[in-house]
Amino acid sequence: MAPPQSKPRPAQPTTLRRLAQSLALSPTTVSRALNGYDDVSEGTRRRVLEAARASGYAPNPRARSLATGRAMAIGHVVPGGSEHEIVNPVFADFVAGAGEVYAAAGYEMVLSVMPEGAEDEGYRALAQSGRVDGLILQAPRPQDARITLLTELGLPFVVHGRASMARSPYHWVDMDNRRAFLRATQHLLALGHRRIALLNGPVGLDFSARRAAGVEEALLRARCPAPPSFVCHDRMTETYGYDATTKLLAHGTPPTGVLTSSLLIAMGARRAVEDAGLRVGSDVSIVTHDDGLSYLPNGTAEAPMFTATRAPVGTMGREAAQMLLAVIAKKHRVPTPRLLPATFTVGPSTGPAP
Amino acid sequence: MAPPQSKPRPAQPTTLRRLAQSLALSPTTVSRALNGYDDVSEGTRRRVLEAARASGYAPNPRARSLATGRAMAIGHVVPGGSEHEIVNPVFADFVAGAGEVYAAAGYEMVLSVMPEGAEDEGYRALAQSGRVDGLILQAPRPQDARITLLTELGLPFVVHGRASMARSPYHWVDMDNRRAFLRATQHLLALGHRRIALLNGPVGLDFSARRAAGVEEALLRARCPAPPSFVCHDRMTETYGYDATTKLLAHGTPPTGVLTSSLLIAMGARRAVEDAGLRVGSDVSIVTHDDGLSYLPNGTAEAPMFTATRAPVGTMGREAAQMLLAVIAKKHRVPTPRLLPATFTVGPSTGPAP
DNA sequence: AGCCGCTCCCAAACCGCTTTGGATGGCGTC
DNA sequence: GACGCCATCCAAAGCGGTTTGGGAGCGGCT
Repeated sequence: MAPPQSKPRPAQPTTLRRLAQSLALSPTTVSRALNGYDDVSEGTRRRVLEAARASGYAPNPRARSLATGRAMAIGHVVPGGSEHEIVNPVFADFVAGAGEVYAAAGYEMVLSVMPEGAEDEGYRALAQSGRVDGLILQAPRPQDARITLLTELGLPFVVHGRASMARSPYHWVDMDNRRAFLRATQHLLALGHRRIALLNGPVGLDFSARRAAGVEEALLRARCPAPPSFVCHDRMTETYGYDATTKLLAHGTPPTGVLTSSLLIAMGARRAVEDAGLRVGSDVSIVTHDDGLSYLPNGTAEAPMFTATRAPVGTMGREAAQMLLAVIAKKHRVPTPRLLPATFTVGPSTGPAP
Repeated sequence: MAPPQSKPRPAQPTTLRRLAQSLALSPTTVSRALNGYDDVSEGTRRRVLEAARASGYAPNPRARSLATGRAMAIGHVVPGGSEHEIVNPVFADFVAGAGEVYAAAGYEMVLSVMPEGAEDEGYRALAQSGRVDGLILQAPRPQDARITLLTELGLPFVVHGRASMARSPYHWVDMDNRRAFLRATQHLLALGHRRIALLNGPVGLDFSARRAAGVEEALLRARCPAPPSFVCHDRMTETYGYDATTKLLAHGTPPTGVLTSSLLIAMGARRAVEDAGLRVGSDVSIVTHDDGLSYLPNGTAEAPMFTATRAPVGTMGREAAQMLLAVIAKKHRVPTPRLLPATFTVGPSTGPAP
């Protein structure tokens, strides 16, 4: 027969003081034992650890961080309002990667939905409140006021992407967007394509600009600049890919090569091509960028759907998180940029120009 | 000319005590003034509010919640390990919806990546630490141990979805998966389809089971049960849709109607159909479920891509968050379920059976 | 014996806020 | 003039940890 429950679920959660009392020790000693200080005897430490485990003691992070001054939390700021960046699949994968790193380091991740308009105040309050030890910024605009603001506030932060026009140096992690799209364009050029369109991401974002620059540079080098109507900007949805491609194909001299900024756009483009009675890979070639989203794979490693440049955004999240933790730990004296290359995979979606 | 900055950025953040000192008031009075108690004169309150605004004072949420006992934070638990649920686009949209509600109510949202295997301990520690006031659970399995655990721990929670086999009542928000898929199937049946396949989500999840049940019921009523090979389960990717459909079409008597559990699967299915030289909407009809993801719209409202059942998951997030806040505020004495219907839209992807 | 240095432990202050239980002074009332 | 009652304000005690600055006890050395 089981003995009667000697310890039913504690009505009051175990606190450090209670734990100390039950061990006939002072809170000081228990705290130091748990935190691995070396001025507590091995025997005592064992007793403390054992009792802590048995009672399911978990230190109150709030009290702890009030005492230490460190929040042990990283903030990811989500622009609120109509354009919820969080629903962007890229955002989700990035956050997942970063979250892994935080969890391993004992940090927690708080998502702050920043009300649109009150951004300046919002960031100020966030810094002043001490809610987080650092911030990750995403989707920066070429000149992003947040960078100046945060530098001024002295709150550690790392930017995913770059703000080309920033006046002061800062920490960032980015993919080499320009080079990736330069290379993708050169691939099409090498296949003989001369009319090449770009279905880019939203206008005004830094990465969009860099990708466009890469394409432009390749086309310029090959002396075949694209007409303005061959460059489109929009939120990266399948529908956008479909509509834009349909429109492009209706052009008098339609493009034979299409570059897209995301897999979803590429899927829309493919649908448009096929709906027009053409074949992808022969009539029209498609090269896309692949963010390596786990729920949206580009086929399989052996059999990709699209020819693609690829830089897993989960990796970016991990890199950014690691950098931020290092910055917080004051391991960096000087802003450290990190530019990650994209890989290039040839798939069935590209072929010689017709 | 601008006057010289009278107040440079404070090296020390403004605290309640400092603010009180600068006003020659006690911290008590300042606190009560800021929190709207009525035992402070209107004049004083105005002075306090003014000074707070001017100094950019933001109360330290950690200290506050240590004092009040309320964390003012809601936890969303992300199963860690290999299967990062957070990268699931459905998860992201749900969280975005919930986040709106939290932000409006002054709550923050913390994402806890729960290490796989140590779930029991993890939830216990989360509850004991007082890090959050409540939890949202997603993607429950038919008998989910977490529900029993959390009920026992006394931590308020709301489940997105249901756990059919749960022994005790609990709060949940769910879409009527069974009815939605019943209706979708009836649509195909009414069009004369008799060989109907289901590309479902992962096996073992509650919503997958409910959807399968809906389809099965419709088919049974129509006296044309599907062969076992017509029901597939997997993570909901485009590739899965493609592969599964390709396999189905190679069947001796292939299905003429395909139901899919997500838009991505449907897109894969469409690609497979077209690659097989068939037309969607005439040779093969596709009905999908549409989670209303903002970055993956089902065409437009006027021109949907697919015939679809639809229940925006962002709305679910909002509903769940509201319910949780109500539970925390002890507004509910009895567990309140909330079953949301799905809408049904006919698009070009379905037509009479060939 | 006296002193030093170690090891192990602890009392008390503090982090920044809330909340309880008065204290103070002005005013009306009898 | 004494009393009671408001309207305002505040001192101090937490909340649950960490950290500083010792202090007790003990063995070894001179």
